Amino acid sequence: MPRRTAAVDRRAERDALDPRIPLHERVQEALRRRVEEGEFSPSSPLPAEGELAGAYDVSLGTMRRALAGLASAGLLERRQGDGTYLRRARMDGSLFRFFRHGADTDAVPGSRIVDRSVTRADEQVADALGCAVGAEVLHLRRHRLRGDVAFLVEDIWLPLPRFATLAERPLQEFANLLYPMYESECGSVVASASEELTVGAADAAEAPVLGCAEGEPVVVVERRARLHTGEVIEFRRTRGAAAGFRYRVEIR
Amino acid sequence: MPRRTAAVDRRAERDALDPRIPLHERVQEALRRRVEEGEFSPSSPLPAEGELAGAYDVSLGTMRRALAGLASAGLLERRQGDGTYLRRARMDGSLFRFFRHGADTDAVPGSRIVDRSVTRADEQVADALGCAVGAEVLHLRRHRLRGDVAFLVEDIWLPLPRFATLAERPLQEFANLLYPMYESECGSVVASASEELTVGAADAAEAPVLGCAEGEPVVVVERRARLHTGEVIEFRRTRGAAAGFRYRVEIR
DNA sequence: GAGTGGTCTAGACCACCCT
DNA sequence: GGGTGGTCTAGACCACTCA
Repeated sequence: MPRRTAAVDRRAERDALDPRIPLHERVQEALRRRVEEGEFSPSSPLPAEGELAGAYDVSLGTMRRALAGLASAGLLERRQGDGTYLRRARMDGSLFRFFRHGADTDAVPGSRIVDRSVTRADEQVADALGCAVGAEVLHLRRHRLRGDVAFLVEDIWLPLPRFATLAERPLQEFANLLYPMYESECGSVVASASEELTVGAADAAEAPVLGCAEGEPVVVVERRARLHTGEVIEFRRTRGAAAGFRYRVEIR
Repeated sequence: MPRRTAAVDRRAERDALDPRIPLHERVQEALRRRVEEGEFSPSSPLPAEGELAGAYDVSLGTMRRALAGLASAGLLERRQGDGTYLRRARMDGSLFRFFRHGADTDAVPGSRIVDRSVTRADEQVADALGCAVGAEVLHLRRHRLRGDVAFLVEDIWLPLPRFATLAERPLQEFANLLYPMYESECGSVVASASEELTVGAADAAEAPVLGCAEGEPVVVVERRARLHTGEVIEFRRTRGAAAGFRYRVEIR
């Protein structure tokens, strides 16, 4: 006997939202919540658009519009003839692209975690992560490498308990890129980020690592990485010698 | 007698494109070409969607989809109850926002043009503007001011003859923001830009203007501003003392 | 009030992927 | 062949803007 999905009635979820906003947006929001609760996975498709349309009691066109919106927001991925899937993070994206330093290569630098600890958020970290001052956070310090030579020092703060599994995991198992790990280990997909650049001076501790003298100018990049919801889940501060530093941005 | 737009038949433009690509994309491309040829202006609306649908002999839904695509690509702007317009550069937008320097204000700095001349493009300018080395270009040098104090020095190169009117115009008539002038005086709408940041050292000439000592670190921002077509119409190099410099980017 | 874009529906047909 | 998403159409009604 063929498996048959019961025609669940989801009008209630749809109607829980402000009726003044368009129907396709309400449906989109209802679906978004299910996505964010982890109801779907990237490996098996969501119900077909027709079935979803029935469950939410909207026309196919309206459901298609809602799904298209979620797809263009990067939450879903649709494949003709196959199905609609939860989107996995795209490691090729602009989030990783525009760090160029010295040599004219776009290669992702290597990395080495030199410290990991659970600490308490100071004022700046708490402000960035939106948690209380003194809340427990996971702190990582990494060196980014070109070949075997470090040229960037990164401090990364992650809220707990969201990232608790990363506090336990053997350091050797940390990948070069962290965002895919955030997704696979902690179910947290980075959707957007903002960065702020300033120029400071190398302190005595970092100068040898960065290959410059104490007091020489360093570029400081502070990044806040966010979920689709806007919640900040990573605060990262990267420091590198200003000489040879190059940062590129595309503005639209 | 009320003005009536003749129902021009534009099926030919639409059918000039590869019939294997979807109709709404072909229509979009046909419209895009008209936009790029300057047929429309930001101050008067395009024909109504229904009229366009008739001209291209497609359904309203298909035309709506084409227009929505051009709108989300940033080429057009649609206002309910009003009309569809060519999008003007958004002076509020990211193009102008993220220069923060010292004081925590987002106010647009004042400016004073201290030099204007017609010169020949050196290698870097020619490369940026996509013209020949030695081609005539218009060069402007500006000081950007907070209050009455300069804190940024800008060199701007513009291709000729596109910007010929700016070579004649009295300097007093130059506005604080140049992009609206590019649009109104030269019919050139800036649609996108890319910037590249590096750190250098103040030379003897600029140090007094920037309020720092010779050899102190300065931030250098090189910007290429482009039309919708991608053609670069401005190359700009801005220098400012690194101390107190802050540059912010939003990444999606 | 006339005209614009925005929403929503209903249904036909096509292209693609699987087994 | 059966099911998926993609395209396209046709038309009703609503919300907004402007004169």
